[in-house]
Amino acid sequence: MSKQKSILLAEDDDNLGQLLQTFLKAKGFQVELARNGKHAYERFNAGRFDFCIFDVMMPEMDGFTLAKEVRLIDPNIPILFLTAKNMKEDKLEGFDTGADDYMTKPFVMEELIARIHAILRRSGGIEREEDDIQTIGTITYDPVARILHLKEEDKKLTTKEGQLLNLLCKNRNDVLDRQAALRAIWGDDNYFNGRSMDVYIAKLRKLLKEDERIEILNIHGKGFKLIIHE
Amino acid sequence: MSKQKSILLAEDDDNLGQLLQTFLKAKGFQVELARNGKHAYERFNAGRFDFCIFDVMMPEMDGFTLAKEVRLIDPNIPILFLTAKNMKEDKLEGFDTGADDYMTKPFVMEELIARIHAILRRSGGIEREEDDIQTIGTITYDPVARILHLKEEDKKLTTKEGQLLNLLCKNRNDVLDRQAALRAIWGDDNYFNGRSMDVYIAKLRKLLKEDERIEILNIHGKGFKLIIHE
DNA sequence: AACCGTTTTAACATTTCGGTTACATTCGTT
DNA sequence: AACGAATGTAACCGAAATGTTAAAACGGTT
Repeated sequence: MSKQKSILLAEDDDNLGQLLQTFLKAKGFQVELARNGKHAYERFNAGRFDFCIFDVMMPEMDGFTLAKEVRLIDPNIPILFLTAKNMKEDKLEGFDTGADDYMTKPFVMEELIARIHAILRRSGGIEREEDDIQTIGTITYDPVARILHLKEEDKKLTTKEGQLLNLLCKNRNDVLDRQAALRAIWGDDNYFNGRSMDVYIAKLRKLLKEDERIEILNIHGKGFKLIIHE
Repeated sequence: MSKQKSILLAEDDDNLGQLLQTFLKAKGFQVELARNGKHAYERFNAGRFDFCIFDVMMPEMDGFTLAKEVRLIDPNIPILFLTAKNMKEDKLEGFDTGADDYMTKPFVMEELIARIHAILRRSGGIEREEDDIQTIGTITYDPVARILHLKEEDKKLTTKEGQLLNLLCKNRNDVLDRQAALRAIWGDDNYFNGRSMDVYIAKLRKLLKEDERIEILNIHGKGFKLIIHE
């Protein structure tokens, strides 16, 4: 049987939020509810989610902006928008920031479930065959236990090392945006945290240089990119 | 003949609870009944159980949360959920938190018994060959009598020493969560109890260092892990 | 009260982690 | 080439977690 999926739900309307949460839980999902975009962003960085449902109109940070931020962290996570407005233009902007689907309120719960399952089937089928364990060349990384399985020994990573490697893996072969990574891990992208991250990049490079083909390269002014040479 | 099995039953409906308890007792089980999740958790930590039956909907602490907590203490104990809702999706969440089975109310008592026996046969067959006596390298530990059988002498452990060693054994090769262990043994995971636990870890290390291959290692910020090197 | 085993508290050593500093190198721009 | 900004990296530092031993407090018994 497949593993239970975890959903991040961002909805500022408390009534609808609670209702959705209860309903989704009853349908077998694990659900975390955030009251606004900022809170949702924090939860996203703290947790581990398979799916996002964002209301478009929210205080602090609207759904689209939130989606843009989230996609900088994990470019592949499925996102579904809830919008009260039924203008067609909404659809455009939503899909442009990488929406996988959207629904206009009010909607039928059953339809929501159907769409979630459809998207999960789609994205689950091609991309993330297995959710967790990352294969980096000959090295293997377990982000849950935060253990790096090297040739000889298993190296236990510290929290920060693990978080950073995790982001790099999610953005494998793609640039991990510097500011986004800092906001995700350190909560603030000031200069000093940046230097700190550089130090951790150095640490990871040292750990990963066991396999020659692995490289964390720097994109000047943009961020870092994890690549595995074939 | 095999030993009498002990069941922890968590059910907030007093009628059903009493009924189940009587019935299970008549079927040869030893049954402890808890009226809510919190109470059940306390009973679980105080006693010694072979099997858990948790109602899903309970005040104070729901069945799933309870199961999650319990599994932090004993990752292998069989759990069966009782749920009033008969949605198929419930099954998913239950199984993910480690349910071995579930039943939707109302149900036939005989079927419950059948399932319990099936699970006990299953889990008893592979995992815990014999329920009680733990083998730690060349050392043997009897958690009921709280006696550690060393090379030369038999050492009677104190309550706390025994409880802690017990948790470590149950989570052998796996991290025993620090907070969970504190809640289970001390009832409260404050700083001072934590220090107290560290003292007991030191004591156990001293006792167990008779066998070189035994190691209680610390996972910084997480907890402790008992491993036996091959 | 004196005793005894258990548990907690205190005290001090050690380890781990994350952040900072300092200095070298590289990059982009001119 | 020359300059400042961004990055690479080793070394250092302070705080928090843990390791360990000894003393104090506790609880039950005689």
